[in-house]
This record gives sequence, C-alpha cells and structure tokens, in this order.
Amino acid sequence: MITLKQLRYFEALARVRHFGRAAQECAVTQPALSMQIRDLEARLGVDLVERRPGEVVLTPIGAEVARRAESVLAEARDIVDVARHHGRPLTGRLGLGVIPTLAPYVLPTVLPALQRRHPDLSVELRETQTRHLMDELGRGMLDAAMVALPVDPPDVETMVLFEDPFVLAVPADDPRPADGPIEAASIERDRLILLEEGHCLRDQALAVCAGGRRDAMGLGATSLSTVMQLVASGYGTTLLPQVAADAEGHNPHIKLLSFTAPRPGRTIGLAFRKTSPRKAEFCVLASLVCEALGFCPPPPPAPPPQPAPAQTRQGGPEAALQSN
Amino acid sequence: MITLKQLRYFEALARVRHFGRAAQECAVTQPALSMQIRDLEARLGVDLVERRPGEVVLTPIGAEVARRAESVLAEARDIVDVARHHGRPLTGRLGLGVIPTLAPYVLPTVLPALQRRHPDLSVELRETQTRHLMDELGRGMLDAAMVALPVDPPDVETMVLFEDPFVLAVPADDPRPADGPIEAASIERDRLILLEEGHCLRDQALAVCAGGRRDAMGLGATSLSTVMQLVASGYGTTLLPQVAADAEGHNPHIKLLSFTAPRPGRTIGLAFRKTSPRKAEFCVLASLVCEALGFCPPPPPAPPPQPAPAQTRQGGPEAALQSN
DNA sequence: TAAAAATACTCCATAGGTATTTTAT
DNA sequence: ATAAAATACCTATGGAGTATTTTTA
Repeated sequence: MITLKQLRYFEALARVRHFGRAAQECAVTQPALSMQIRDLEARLGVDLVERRPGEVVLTPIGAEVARRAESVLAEARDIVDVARHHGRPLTGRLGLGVIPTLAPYVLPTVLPALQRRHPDLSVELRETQTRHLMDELGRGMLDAAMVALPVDPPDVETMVLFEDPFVLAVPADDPRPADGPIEAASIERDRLILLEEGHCLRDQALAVCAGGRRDAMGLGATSLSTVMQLVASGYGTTLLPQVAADAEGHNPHIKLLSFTAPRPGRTIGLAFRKTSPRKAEFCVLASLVCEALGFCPPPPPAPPPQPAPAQTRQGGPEAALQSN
Repeated sequence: MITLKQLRYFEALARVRHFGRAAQECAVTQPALSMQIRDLEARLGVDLVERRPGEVVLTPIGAEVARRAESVLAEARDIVDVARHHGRPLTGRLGLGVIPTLAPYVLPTVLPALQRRHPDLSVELRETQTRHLMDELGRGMLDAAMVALPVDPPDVETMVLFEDPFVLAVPADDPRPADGPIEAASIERDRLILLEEGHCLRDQALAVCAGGRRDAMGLGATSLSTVMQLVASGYGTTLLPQVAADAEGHNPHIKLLSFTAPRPGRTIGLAFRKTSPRKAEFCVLASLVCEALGFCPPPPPAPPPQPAPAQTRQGGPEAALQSN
C-alpha cells in the first residue's frame, strides 16, 4: 500500500520539479526520495514523472496524482490539527494572513487584544495579496486569512467580519465641503489614484467608478500611505476604506468626504479551508476581531468555568458562514 | 508524522470496536494493531478510544478523527485507482451494486454485453437496498451502484441511466380492459401489494397512491416475484416497473395495465462517489447499459484505434450529471 | 565535463510476530 | 476464570545514509 510519506515526497517533487531540491525540502537525501518515488510509481503502475536531463516534468497522470496527493496531505494535516487543538481553542501556532490594505489598520488593535485574551496563541503573520493568501491557505501554510469578500476558491469558506465603507480622500483645497456627503457616481469626474495591480482594493475602486478617469500614476502605488501622500500633494483623490481613514486621515492636507447611501465599500471576512478542523476557533477569533474593532458588543460575561462564548458555536447565528 | 497504516488500523478499530477483531480485519496481530493505535494517540496527543473492559468506545475526538480518517483513506484509495485504471477504462475489478428490484431484470441483459465489450473487466456484484449500497459506496467497498434516483448522500454523484415507468399488474380477471390506459389516481381504490420496508420501490409506490389502501401482506414481500405470485393469486394488485414487467409479465393469471400521462415511474441512475477517479469509466458503463437495454442507439462505429467513445467525456451532453 | 538521477551497500529503526502478563469482570 | 488489551522480547523488513556509477547535455 502507498504511504503518506511517499505522497509527501511526491508532492514536493511535483512542486519543485527537481529530485535534489525536493529531497532537501523533505529533509532527506536525494536517493532516499528517488527510491520512494520509484516505489510509488511501481505501486501505482504508472510513470509519475518524466526524467529528462535538466528537468523533471509531470506526466498527465502524475499531475492528477499530485493534485489528489495535495488533498490527502491537507486532510492528514487536518487530523493532526483537530486533535492537537482539541479542547484548547486558540492555542499553539496560528498562521494568519492579512491583505496589505487591512493589516496596518486592524492589526495594531486586534493583535494586542488577541494576545491578552489568548496568551497561549502564537500568531504567525503573513501580509500579501488575496490570491497569494488563498494559495497558501490551500497548501496549509496559513490557517486563516482576513480578506475582502468575496473570494473565489471553491474549497475556501468565509465568515463575514465587518462592513468597511469607503470614504473619498481629497486634497484639503478641494472645493467640495468636508461635511457634505457626496454621491458615489460623482467621483467619475475625479482623478483617482489607485494601488498597483493585484490589490483587491484597486479592483473595488475601479468597480465603484467603472467609467471614470484612471489614476495619475500609470502603475499604481504600492501602499495606501503612498496613495495618501499623493492625494495630499494634490495629484488626485482616492477611495479610502474607513478602517484606513481612521489612521491615515489625520493629514492636514487631506479632507475626507463620506458618501450618501448606498455607500460604496467592501466586506471584510475571515477565510479558511472548508475542511479546516479549527473552524470553531475561527469563530472565536472572528468575534474577538469584531469586538476589538468596536463592531459588536463584547460577549456576555462568561459563567464561572469559562465555557466557550456563544460565538464559538459552529454555524451559529452570530457568525454568518457564507460558502465562498 | 502519522501514517496511512495507523489511520487504516484506527478506522477498523473504530468500526468494530474491538482490538482483536480489528487486528484480524487488518491481517495483523492484536499487539501490532495496539501499538499503532497507541503511537497514533501519542502523535495526536489525545485519547482516541476509551479502553473499557469488554468494550472499546470512541472518545468524541476519536469519532472526529475516525470520520476524517475514512475520508483520507478513501482519497488514498482513489489515487491508487486513478493510476491503476489510467488509460485502460473498464478493466480490473469493479464493485457494482444493484438494487433488488432492478438486478434480476437488467443484469441478464447488461452483464453479457459488458463482458463482451470489456473482457478485461471483472464485475463484482452486490445486490441490496439503496441505503446499504450508499454506505458501501462511501467505504469504497463498491465503485458504483445502479439505484433509483434521487439518492441523498451529499458525497455521491449520480448520472441518469433511463426512465422506468410503472405499469399496474392486476389479476387476469380484473374488470378493467387490458388495453385501456388508466389514470394513476384511480389505483387508490386498489389493494396494493407492497415490498417489505426498505425497498425504494415500496416508497415510490406509496408516493403514487398516497392516500390509498395498504397492501394485503402486513409486512410486505421480499421480492417482486413474490409480489407477482400474490397478484396472480388474486390478493391484490401492484405497481410494477416496466423493466420488471418485461420479465415478470408473462404470467397468464396477470394482466398489465399502463397509465395515462403523466405516467408514474422511477428514474434509474448510476451512483458513485463524487471524488471517484473512475468517473470517465462510469460514463462508458452508463452508455453501455442504456444501449444494452435499448434505451439509446449504439455509439457510432469508433474510428480505427478505438478511441474512447463520445460518451466517455466527463460532463458530456449525453450523460447528464446530476449532483445528488 | 558537469549536473542530476540511479545504483550499491550498509546500518539501524521499527513494524510485526510469539509468548506472557496485567486487568477487570 | 475468562476475555481482552498491554507488555516483553525477538526478528526481519525496509528506509535512509554514504559512496559510487550512469546518463546526457
């Protein structure tokens, strides 16, 4: 019978396409990995890789096996996780991904609260764009990710954290009054400054002003701070998420204009693999995030032997689970 | 790291709840299995089973791990299957389940055709009720099953094979003319003879005559042949699937009455696990079954190097895939 | 010639077998 | 006393390491 070890070795080989490097990744020698691959091929009765000088290429059936192997390995990891964290929610390592347009604004609030309430939890952070987060979620490198909804991968489940409306950041000398809400459609006349390609906020901004003018920077900025500097310098205006406005909005050269209903915005959610065994923990995490950011009241004082708060319940009414 | 072997042993233990018998099932000695279970528990850091004298009971976390282990093992089996049958559709072992109200009528036609067209295929048959078939499908004991649709398990996918309308079997001396079609609603006045509890045909018959009289036999018959004998003896009437009518209808003491549209009936389909790697083979099998039973034309003569016939395409238009 | 994978061999960890003990009814 | 699981101990398979060879660009 085939073994998980063989699948692990093969998954690494399929990924790096090199026996030596795959062996390194698996912390074994190249012959050890070679033999396991050969044995796997023998047991399956098919060639999984084509050994070509200089490169290793997957056969079609090899690619199919690799795909399935990934899934088996993820489920096996889940078994270990579900057991390891049993009865001890939010302890141990937690790989948490956050998109760049969210991380600098929510983490300073959330992380201390998380640390205080769950001192045995060691959060390993990763800040990158949604598609990378989804990829790393799938490979098990991350356990959960805070992203803007919706996200596409079908094997990812999400729960809503909070709504994050946009405001319009304009130079202080902009003629529009700072207190008067404006219509979303009106910004099509603005010169919008956008983030670089790949940020979901860029796409969301473009969706709001579908037919509007493009940004002043051809390539887009790499951070919201940069965008705000450009706005302050009078290069144009930008759509700013409320969470960021709280931190970035104190620039004296910038005015923030709010929108009339229906206010454009984004929905922030927590994403995790559908089969993740730590779903219950994520519910706790989600309510803690909401609470830390002031989006929902703190949980009722727990009865003596600190049972899991109501939010812990899977599929409970508080944390609406939406499937992808 | 945990191993597939440990999961296999634990899955057996969780099922039979006995170290000795589980070891037998796994073809190892009891100490060997005990050690692997202990090692698994150590690696997971939890007790999976409670060793109570005379009985072994799963802990809650043990049940969860068992559930996940089943899934991992099924996927691992699939990897072997997908590789083993690669490029050689419909060869090797194929565990095929068939419901009792179908098997005696379609197998005599289908099996010879299957044997002729795929001599390298060794079909292992299992005839039992739908819920057992679904269970065995899930555990990987069966590869596919011919059942009446719809079926409930969410991890099972089905494709329609053919529509099987019901006729009404009545004693020869029944006053209704043998050629005149009758209305489905009219049979509420009949004394319907039913199969025993558990047969889907029983439930389907009851659905047709929702408010009608119950059968003459309190417990129901165990086979359609028995039911037909009772009809011939004048005990009542019964709903007979068309496929069975072709074989059972030649009794001189029985008349068959057809229904006016909309004709009641059942839909026969092929069920298999959603993740089954042999889906393509099942499409071939499905079209072969339809063809053998005369429900669709034979596939166009294949070009020389016998490429897979059109029906092989996954999700092709010919074999409508319906998800549960 | 150089780089990469396969082969040869050696060693030891461990899975599994047999025999036995422990445990609880 | 019995049945079942754990323990002790032994053996052998095989997984992994080192060294070496083969292969091909």
